[in-house]
Amino acid sequence: MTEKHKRARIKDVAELAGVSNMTVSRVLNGVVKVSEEKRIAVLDAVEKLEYKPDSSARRLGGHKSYMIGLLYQDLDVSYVSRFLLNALKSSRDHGHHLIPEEINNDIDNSLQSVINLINITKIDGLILLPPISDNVEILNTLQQHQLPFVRITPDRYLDLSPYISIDDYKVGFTVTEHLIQLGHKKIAHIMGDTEQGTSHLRRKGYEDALNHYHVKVPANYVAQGNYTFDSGVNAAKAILTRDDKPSAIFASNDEMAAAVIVVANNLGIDIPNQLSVTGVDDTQLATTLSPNLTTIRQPIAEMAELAVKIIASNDLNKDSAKALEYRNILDFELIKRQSAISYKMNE
Amino acid sequence: MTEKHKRARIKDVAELAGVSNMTVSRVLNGVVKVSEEKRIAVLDAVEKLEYKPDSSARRLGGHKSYMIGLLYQDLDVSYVSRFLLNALKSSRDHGHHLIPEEINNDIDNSLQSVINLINITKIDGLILLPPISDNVEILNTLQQHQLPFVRITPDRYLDLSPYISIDDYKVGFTVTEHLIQLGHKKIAHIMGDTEQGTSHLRRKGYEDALNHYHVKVPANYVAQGNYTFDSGVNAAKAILTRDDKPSAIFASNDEMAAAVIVVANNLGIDIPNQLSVTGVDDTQLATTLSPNLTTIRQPIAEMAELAVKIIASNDLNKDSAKALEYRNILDFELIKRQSAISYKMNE
DNA sequence: CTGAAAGCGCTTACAG
DNA sequence: CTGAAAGCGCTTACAG
Repeated sequence: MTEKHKRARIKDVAELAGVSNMTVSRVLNGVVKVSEEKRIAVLDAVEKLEYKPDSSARRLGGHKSYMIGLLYQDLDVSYVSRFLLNALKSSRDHGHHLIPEEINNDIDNSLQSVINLINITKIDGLILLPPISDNVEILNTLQQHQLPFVRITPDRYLDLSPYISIDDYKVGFTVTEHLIQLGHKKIAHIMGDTEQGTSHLRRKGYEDALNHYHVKVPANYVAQGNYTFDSGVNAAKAILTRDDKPSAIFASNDEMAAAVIVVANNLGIDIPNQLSVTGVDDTQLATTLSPNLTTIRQPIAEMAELAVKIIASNDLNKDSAKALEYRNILDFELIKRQSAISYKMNE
Repeated sequence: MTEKHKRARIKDVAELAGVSNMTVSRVLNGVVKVSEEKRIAVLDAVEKLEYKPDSSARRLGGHKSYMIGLLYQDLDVSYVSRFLLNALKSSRDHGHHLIPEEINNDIDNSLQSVINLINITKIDGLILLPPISDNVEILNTLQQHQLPFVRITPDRYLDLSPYISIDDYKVGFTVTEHLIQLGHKKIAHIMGDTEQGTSHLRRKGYEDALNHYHVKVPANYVAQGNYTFDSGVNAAKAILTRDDKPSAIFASNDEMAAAVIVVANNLGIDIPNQLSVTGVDDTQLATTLSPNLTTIRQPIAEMAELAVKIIASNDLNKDSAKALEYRNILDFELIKRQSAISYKMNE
């Protein structure tokens, strides 16, 4: 077939399958029952013709909007912009449009824009990025409006809605295990914000890995941070000015790991030769500073794709009981770079 | 009016204005002449009813796609994600959809996706972010397909298309002038990639500001960088190990300014008390590291909005001669933070 | 379970 | 310069 084919229409599919347009529409939307025989004929025709429904026509003809809202807080977090981009792509693949909306400290105003999204734009559903995933005001509003939503790495209220997450306990365990396997014994931890469950899970993973491998660390080897660079500076100073300095530090995110690098530099501690450091998130910082950070990468593309798919599938509307089936714990990846290396005997 | 109004339709506007749907459509699309009298009646009705054409219906009925492509290279540059978000918002306001597409080193593949955007998605036009703005292969392809496009801060071929830019010469001048006004005399410069015109313009601005204020700096007070953090480290080392150390360094972007901070820390040079540093771009780094960077902020929101408006207006198709009227040089802003302060006599 | 008709809200193409 | 009709590609609502 060298001639250029125009995009197939529902009519072309119907003719090829020997059914009416309506039957094609019903098969594709999957709400009403269609005889198995015709179903298969339609699906075959769809595949043969590479048919994709025109989303403008769908929107115009029906009651669904084919729009998905995305609530985020801070775009400058690289996690957010990457999620956004992947969600944009997935939305396009599913014939939907994505509408990003920033939620900021002006909660009344933010709430209003969410309500507008629901009432005026008539979005079909929402995706919530952390820390919005745990924002009580937002969650209440969505429940009142009975709008389907998917939360990304929520900390709390896990029964409230479908969510997509990684296993933060395992993150802590994996990173710590990696350091142990590199030969480190004196492994300190900089913990994240105590308000977030994630912080505690990572810390627990850290502690359990130490126990599992029978590694004993000095008392008070965990410093408190809150995920900001500045908090990392203070935590790093506290740990690195101790007499029993660690040979490795597992920071609960990249910002705080970056702070460790800067503080160590100032103290004349060579990274990675005298001190290994690891972060979590694989942000831009991880590859900007030197040495590049060993860190954890979340499967952002996969998370975005799944979130869009859940909303686009419309299953949440068809059968609200299904909502709770959508609890997804995805795998993460340990990215080994230059900031963490084998322990060297210095004495 | 407490009752809820449904969104106005073209029919409502037509009735209120006492004309046919077609006349409304023509006024709004502005391609065909309509009598002044009716034009005004229509515009009044549009305003009164807050009418906004339904973009799905437009897409379905007509030949335009109301889609705009956005070509970018590296999403992790905060400039890019912010531009993306603002462009997304503006597109929505103009009833268009934005389709971001990454252009990477696999140029054949990237070119193919641009061609698909043109042939399959049938986008109405494109926005090019730097450094794609100067990518010869992309530019050639777009010209061959005769697709309208707007470039953001291009370096070269300024007659090729509409573009939106800031005055990089003035950036260099402004930053340098600021340092001079703070009392600095020994002001060094870390220049960006020599391949980019921007780097030379900023350097020229730096030199002219020095001349203008009769400030004489030591010879070879410009170090070469290429806009990466690592290049900044080398440049900073070269400058800060000289006998005639500067009291201020104007780095051509934030990454290199951040490198100056790190190097200075290592050398025991206190910033800002012993050394002032400035960057350009106002990236996330500018507010992550301490002290926060004095830097230049580009009017990204305004740029994005304008770019979308130019494509959405369709003027470029109506009258290609108009293309060259769209050369926009927008104002930037000097963001004063803690990394650059008044010169203190130390002796 | 299946289909023919009508309609969504615009624009195009045709007339005048 | 202006309008009535037809059509874009779907879905809804009605029938059977």
